[in-house]
Amino acid sequence: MLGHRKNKWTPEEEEALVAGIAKYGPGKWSNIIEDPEFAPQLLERTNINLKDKWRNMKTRVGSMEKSRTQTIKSVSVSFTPAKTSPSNKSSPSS
Amino acid sequence: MLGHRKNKWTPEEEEALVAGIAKYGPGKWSNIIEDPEFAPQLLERTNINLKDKWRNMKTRVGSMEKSRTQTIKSVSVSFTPAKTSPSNKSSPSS
DNA sequence: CTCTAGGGCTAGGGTTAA
DNA sequence: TTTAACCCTAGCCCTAGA
Repeated sequence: MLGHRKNKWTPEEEEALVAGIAKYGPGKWSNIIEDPEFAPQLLERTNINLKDKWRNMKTRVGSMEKSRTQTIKSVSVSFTPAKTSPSNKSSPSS
Repeated sequence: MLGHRKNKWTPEEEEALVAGIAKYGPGKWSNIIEDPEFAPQLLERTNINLKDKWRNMKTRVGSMEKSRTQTIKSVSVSFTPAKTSPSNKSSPSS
């Protein structure tokens, strides 16, 4: 029955999310949760959860910065799309 | 900017799509967008877009109809493959 | 190669719970 | 009431198969 309340985000999860965004860029939620570097911290999260959390984090930073119990205050994601990325999915023309 | 991510369908586009399906039958997406009768209204759409939109419209009607701006409520496409007499069976049983 | 069918994904609005 | 967390769905992309 009520095995479904709310699952609050922990600082570890938030950090994993931010680190994932820094690596893949924002919007690559499935990429992040499947990365073995972040997956362990985000086992209980879906790509939708990541998207929603990021939306909340951005809203918070853009409004106020109480920096009281703030774990992460700077959410600036540099995200440098390295050209050395091995992810090449070009299909050879027939 | 990678362009606008979402391009909402207008009532004119939806009508053109439905009319196209009524004429060629569902699944003939390329046929529809190339028809001079519907092309003007579907200039910004691809055959894939038509397919996806039709999928959404079908799902919607089969579940609920609480749309505010309900432009098209009946998406039943009779589609009579006969090249002659357009047998329009508007009779809802009995 | 072209086209369609279907799965997968994200963005944004809406809803719920605290 | 406010709001973090969660849900729903329109629209797009990717790929396999015909």
